Amino acid sequence: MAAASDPLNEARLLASLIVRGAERVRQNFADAVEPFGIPVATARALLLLDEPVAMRALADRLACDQSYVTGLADDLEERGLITRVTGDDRRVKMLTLTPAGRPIRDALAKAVAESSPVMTKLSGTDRVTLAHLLSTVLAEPA
Amino acid sequence: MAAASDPLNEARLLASLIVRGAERVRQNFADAVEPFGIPVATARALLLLDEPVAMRALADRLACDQSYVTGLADDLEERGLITRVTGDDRRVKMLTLTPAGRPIRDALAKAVAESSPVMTKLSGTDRVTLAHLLSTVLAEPA
DNA sequence: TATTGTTATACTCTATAACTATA
DNA sequence: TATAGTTATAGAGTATAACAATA
Repeated sequence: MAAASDPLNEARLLASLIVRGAERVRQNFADAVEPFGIPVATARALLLLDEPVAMRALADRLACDQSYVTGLADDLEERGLITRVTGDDRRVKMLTLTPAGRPIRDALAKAVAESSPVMTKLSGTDRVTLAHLLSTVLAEPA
Repeated sequence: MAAASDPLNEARLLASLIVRGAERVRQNFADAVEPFGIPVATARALLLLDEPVAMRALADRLACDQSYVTGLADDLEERGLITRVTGDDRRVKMLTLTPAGRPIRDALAKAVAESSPVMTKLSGTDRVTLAHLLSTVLAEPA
């Protein structure tokens, strides 16, 4: 096929594969979360709360605005999965799993990981190679 | 590191790399398009018009609703890059590059491909390997 | 009746700005 | 003065629904 001989097509093909790969990862996440009855955005936050995290730090990790985290925390709290624990600095609220939230977070993490196409479709060595190649693509401009 | 020994972490790491790779691809696209002064969504449509394409078919290729294509076509037409050419089936409008649009589309395609991190960071053999691995991840459920 | 494209509207997601309370 | 979190609002991006023309 002409793809590899034509740099424009090769670049487009590979870019498309990466973007479609990400869409597949997102779809897998949504499918794995769905049985839990939790919105995807809320679930993404929940997974990051393996240990207590300040709301500001969570915003950084989610790459979103602080104000958006308020809504996510409200949702998690209403579901009884977390509580807001005031920190040593009394401005800070540490989002902390409740006894009810802990097993749900862990089960969710397991469900997402085990159904991941990356795990089901690739061998261990393939996964190492893929991680290496993607890291190279993501390497600083240099 | 513990990553490879812990399946949950390994899955998360790899999923994260794929998603970040896609973000990088999108950012590269945005950066390459920016000097052309064309919105990203419009540019994405423009690149698909190497040959005349019916609006409905373009919606399929962009994975968006038909109604959204109307706005993209309006933008491209106002910029003088395309015209709507009524097809044999007179309901159909083929979006067709104008003489002014052709060199711009081609220059855009070139700019996007040549600046792609996939091309600048990976060797030819690495690109083949990456394409193969991503295709495997994307393979039908099977 | 079904389909193409258009129009007007609604919805989802997320950010911005202004505010309160701590520091 | 600066920062954590909250609240209310606004905006970007896209879909939904109803419609006209054509098949």
